[in-house]
Amino acid sequence: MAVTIKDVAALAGVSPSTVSRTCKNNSRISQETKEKVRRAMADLGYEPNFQASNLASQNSRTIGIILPISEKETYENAFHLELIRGISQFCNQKQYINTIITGQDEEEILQVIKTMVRSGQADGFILLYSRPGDAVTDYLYNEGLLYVLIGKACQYVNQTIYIDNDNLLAAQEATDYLYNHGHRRIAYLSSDTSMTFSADRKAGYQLSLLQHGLTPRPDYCVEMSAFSSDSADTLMQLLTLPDRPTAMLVSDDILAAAVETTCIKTGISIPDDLSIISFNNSLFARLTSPQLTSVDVNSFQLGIEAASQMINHIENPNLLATKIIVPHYIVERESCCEVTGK
Amino acid sequence: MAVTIKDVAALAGVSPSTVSRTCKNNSRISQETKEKVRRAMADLGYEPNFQASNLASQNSRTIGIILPISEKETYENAFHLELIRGISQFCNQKQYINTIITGQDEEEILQVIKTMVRSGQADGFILLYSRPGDAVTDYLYNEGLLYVLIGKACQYVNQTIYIDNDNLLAAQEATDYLYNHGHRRIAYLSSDTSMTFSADRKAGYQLSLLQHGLTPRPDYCVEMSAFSSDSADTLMQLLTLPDRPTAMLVSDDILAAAVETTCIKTGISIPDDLSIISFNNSLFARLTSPQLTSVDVNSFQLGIEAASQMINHIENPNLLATKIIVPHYIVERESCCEVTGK
DNA sequence: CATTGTTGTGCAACCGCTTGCACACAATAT
DNA sequence: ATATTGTGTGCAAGCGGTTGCACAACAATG
Repeated sequence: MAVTIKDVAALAGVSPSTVSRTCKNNSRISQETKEKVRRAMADLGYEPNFQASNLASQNSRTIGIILPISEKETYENAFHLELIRGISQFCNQKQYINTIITGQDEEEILQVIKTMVRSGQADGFILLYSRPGDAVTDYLYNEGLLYVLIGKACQYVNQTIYIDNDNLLAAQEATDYLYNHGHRRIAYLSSDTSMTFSADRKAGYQLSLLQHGLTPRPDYCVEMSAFSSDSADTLMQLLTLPDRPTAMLVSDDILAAAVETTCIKTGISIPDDLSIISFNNSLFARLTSPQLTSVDVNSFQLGIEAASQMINHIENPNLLATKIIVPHYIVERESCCEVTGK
Repeated sequence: MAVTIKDVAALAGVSPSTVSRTCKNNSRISQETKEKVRRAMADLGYEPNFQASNLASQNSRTIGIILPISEKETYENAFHLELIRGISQFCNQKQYINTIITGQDEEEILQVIKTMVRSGQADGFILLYSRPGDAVTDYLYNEGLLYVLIGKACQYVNQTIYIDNDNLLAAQEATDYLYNHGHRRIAYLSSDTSMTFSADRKAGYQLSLLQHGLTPRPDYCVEMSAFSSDSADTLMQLLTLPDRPTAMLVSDDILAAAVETTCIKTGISIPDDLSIISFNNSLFARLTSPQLTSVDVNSFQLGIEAASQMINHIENPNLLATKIIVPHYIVERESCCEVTGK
């Protein structure tokens, strides 16, 4: 059916091994032979069989992409989709395959991964998250498997490859931004502090405050879901304090959108009563009103880099664990203003 | 390194072929032998090598997932992510691999697909969209390749497998819903009528109007991007007509969110001045204010069904092209009210 | 002119699993 | 007793590549 290496060899008048070596651009094949072979390959539209090539060379050219477990809604975070697109784009170019791994709970995901590993289905895994104490990460590490994290590693830091933004700096800059707009009572709101990025952003936030001679207040750091019904209460509690914050750094556009919704309902005006700056610069930042000033973290690029690192390490097993930092930038919109009145 | 079929065979005291047949639950192997073999497999933690098995049986157990080309922003549509999650979930269970295919333009995607086909990298493809005149669909069809569409087929209808909602009915019901709230001047807004689902929704909308004795007005059917700058103008033009619509069916939550933003900016109150009902019941439906009444299309389920059909057809090549309709339901929120005033 | 080296190509043995076919053995029929 | 049918298992030839090694051809060296 399909054209095989033998067909090419026959047409070019050489042996299959020569064709194989030509594909790999082996230096021991003469230039003229290579050209002859390449012509034959082109004529026949030859493409090496993926399975056969993988079997013979004992790899899979496949990368597993592991989605985080989270509340149902967070799955809808298009941030992940952008990561996936970045990874896929790169994989497509490099003739790698990628496969999404998802499940209801850690156990289910772990099962899938174990099976994949045992059956040689994947050469490595990209985790679209980083979280301390994550069973999946532990497993991969302990088995000595290749994996890269999107988000800063929080354990085995020096032995793990990861791609991240400088979340600390980003949060610091964002907080500075609010400070420079005159805000002094700045809160930090996050949806899931168990995630490393969120902890980093919190640290950056605190650092910025300290550098400006402000004392971080514990009651200004709030964790809440964008979806649970008592989030609104938690939020209102914060916003009705006698010395309520005038600005707030929010760990994610989605959460920020939820905050906006609550504020609008309760007559708190944004940005007049409350300035908001959030992260990801997703569609939410543009399609809520007021539009959100947001830190763009270049999610597509994060995906590309992750795939690039992964493939690089698959093909060069002895590389050291590198860390890649992808730049961020603040996109100014309508949700921040100079502090008013008080 | 890894445990192979020979190891199992040795431990169980049988030949490799017996092990292989046991895995496939071949009826010619006796029950007792099977149990002996299974015990050995369990003891060793054996898992058949994916590449080897695929090579020998001439398949790939891999499904390509093709993302639509669209304006950059639409990539962020979490609807796709839900589809992907559904597909992955099912693939993970069935020990299939899935790989995302994406690219800047049709040509790039087509290249990737062609390479994948020639190298035997995929057994079939799931397209996360359906659009008339799509080059990718044409290619797949003409080459006689296996593919399933998410969205109603618009060509080769009887030969193609597709998973869809009853978009016509859904739109009809949604329009009925507005009609029953007293609305008579109802508009239809869509982001991309080239997509089949959008055309269907438009048809359902028109049908509903007709059934209620209303004449669909061309100037009430508007196509606009959620992001382009002149969309706002287009929208305002519609909303400032002397006989402006009092309600509107919108093809997507994202677009509806954009409409809300514009309305809020221009002092049009939702739902008092304008009722909105949209599609997808995404996070946008919940996190904009007012929250959107939206038609939930069960995107995760769409993905599951697509994968299920795909695998079914891979394993049973002579099956007829089936069509699966996934149910929808309206989620009532705040963006609709009884018609007021005039 | 034999010896050593270099360069380019082919042979054949894998990689780990699948499967058509042969065959051994037991059960039934003639 | 022999032929016939099943039933259960193993042999070995694939699947389509990769790669260590042998070797042929030719150049360079002594």
